[in-house]
Amino acid sequence: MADLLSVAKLAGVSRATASRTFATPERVSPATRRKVEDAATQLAFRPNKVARQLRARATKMIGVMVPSLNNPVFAEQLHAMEVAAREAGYSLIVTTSGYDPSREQAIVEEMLSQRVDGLALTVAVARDSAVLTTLQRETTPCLLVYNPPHPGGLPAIGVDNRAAMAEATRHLIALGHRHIGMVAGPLLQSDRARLRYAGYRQAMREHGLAPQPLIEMPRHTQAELACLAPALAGPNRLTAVLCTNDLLAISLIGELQRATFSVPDDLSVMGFDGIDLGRRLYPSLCSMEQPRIEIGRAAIASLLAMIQGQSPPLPFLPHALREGESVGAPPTSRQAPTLRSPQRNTP
Amino acid sequence: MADLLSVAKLAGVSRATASRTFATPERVSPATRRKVEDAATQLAFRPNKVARQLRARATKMIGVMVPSLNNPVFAEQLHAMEVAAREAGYSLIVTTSGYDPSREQAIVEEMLSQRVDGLALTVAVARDSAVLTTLQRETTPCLLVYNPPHPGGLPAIGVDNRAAMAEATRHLIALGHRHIGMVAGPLLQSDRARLRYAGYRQAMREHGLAPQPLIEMPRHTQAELACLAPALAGPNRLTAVLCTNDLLAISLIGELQRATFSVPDDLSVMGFDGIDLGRRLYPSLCSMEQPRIEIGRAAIASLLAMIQGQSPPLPFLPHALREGESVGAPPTSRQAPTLRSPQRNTP
DNA sequence: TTGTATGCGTTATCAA
DNA sequence: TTGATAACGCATACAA
Repeated sequence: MADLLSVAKLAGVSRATASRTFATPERVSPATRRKVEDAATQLAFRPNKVARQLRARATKMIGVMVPSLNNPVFAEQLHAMEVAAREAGYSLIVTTSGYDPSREQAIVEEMLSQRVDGLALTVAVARDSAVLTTLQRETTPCLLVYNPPHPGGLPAIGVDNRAAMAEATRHLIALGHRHIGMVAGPLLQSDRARLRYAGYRQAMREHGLAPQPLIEMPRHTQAELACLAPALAGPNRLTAVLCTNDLLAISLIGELQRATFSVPDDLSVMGFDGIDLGRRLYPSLCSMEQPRIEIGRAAIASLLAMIQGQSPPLPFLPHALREGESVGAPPTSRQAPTLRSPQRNTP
Repeated sequence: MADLLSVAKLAGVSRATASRTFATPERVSPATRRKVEDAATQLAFRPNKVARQLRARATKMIGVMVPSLNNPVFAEQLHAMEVAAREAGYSLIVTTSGYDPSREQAIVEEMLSQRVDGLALTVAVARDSAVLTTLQRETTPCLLVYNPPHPGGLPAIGVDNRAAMAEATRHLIALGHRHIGMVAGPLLQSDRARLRYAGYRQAMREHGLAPQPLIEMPRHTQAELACLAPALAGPNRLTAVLCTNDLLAISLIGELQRATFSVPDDLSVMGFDGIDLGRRLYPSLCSMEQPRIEIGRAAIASLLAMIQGQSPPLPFLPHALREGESVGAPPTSRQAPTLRSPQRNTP
């Protein structure tokens, strides 16, 4: 690919003049500007960003790391980030960590080596992540996305997970539910999930209700009815469950319906995240919505500010309760409906 | 951040030796190697990829452009691409085009300027995309993903959309359906959607059935029941519909159910793409699955081969019919069920 | 307004 | 085995 020097030669000017034609056109006489531009198009010249980055000691690139792109929460947030970054003239290097701390470490290392101007990371657990120590002796601005902030830790942007889940729980309580459970992926792998469970317990206790032990599913985004079945029987059976994320809630609803359970008549199911798809389903998914678009946008804006040397304020972004048909009043009869073993249509 | 020269100084060697310590350790004596390594850790040295990229005239970066990340088809494929690329030591620059041809053009231009080693693009319409002309006079390897191949055009990877939709149609016909419609987003914006419509018509005619005019929805991934309602009334009302993508199918099912329609008893609904979520729902979504993971992986592998100067074969990847509860035999009675206006739970 | 010269951090070539 | 040096392509300080 043609370089600046060949353009300059063809135009009959020096490299410096050719460079200025693109960087600061107003400092070049119209006549020579034309000559250079002509030469450039003739040679299909395309400035080499790598050289520019080396020279400028800045890449106009932001490194993004998310746990997965198979969860729409991250995909939708990333989409918003990409649009915002592009508007500001920045590109995104995108990586996935699979919630694996050692991969998190390697990825950050690599992005620093690439000299990204900033990092937007979503890690499994912010407090004891290995990347923290790496980053705290670096000058590259770094922002945690979705992770909760910690005193003395990295700046973080997202909702107040604890308060949000507490609010979700209160919503169910206000509808009359007393036996409310919480369903999560394995091990409360992420710090957000832990905070959400804490918020749930807090709201339960506030109302003199007994927080239930966590109902753990073997997978993060896929419900196993068998894990929930015990809690749906007996006199104290649950009338509502909160899920740590929407995909889990949606798949749980599917499993319940397949077992001839009715949602919300037999069991109310509430999600967390507020992914778009939830509104399209029937019953539509009641969920505590995280403003994913806003989070993505604000993350980029804040990161750009940090790159400029500022310390932007990073308040919690507002969560919002989204009503949905998957949640209703508790059933009046205390008799448990029959839970059949799921029947699948796929042979 | 420390550079090679400071490491060399601290270790008491030349820049060249320091460089070799990392590039070709076997060509450095163990003693000096140790010294350099110690100096490197002491200074927290991290090689500057930008400089390396400039020098090597190769970036080990691949530029990826997708229409959107809000559709799981692209997000899931991107996830697979990221994993595959990382394994091969490549990074991904990710951009979204929003199906906008002018943005497509600008994005490709920018990535070429960044000197990515290869491009993986999903464009709206491959044949008359402006990027084609740009790219065909470039040497940077480029691969179209999901777009159909064209003679003399860019290499492309994906399924045979026409054959796949024909097969989907035949599936419905085999179940006894005779009045089958097709639902799509606005304007058949993408070349894939057009091919799918062609496949549908072909299969219909093969069986002596009349292809129906396309039912266009105002949005790509969100169904409006009003657009479909006319086709659900009268003696020749549809008993099954094919949707150009899964999100459209899912939202259509939701709308139908909300209007007290039963799927599949009153209307069978089939999707296209086979996103993971479809299997979790009840009724589970019957869909023609594109092997998104495999497409992502193969795209990277093929692109790497192209970067090596090879011309890998690019056959269609196999699509697969995924059975699901959203499709069944046509209703026996020809009387149309009542279609109520949708009732939402959200005030 | 234009040109000259230098450096960004690395690696490869060539000598020693 | 090691060192000196040039070059990757660009942008800027300085001089003209």
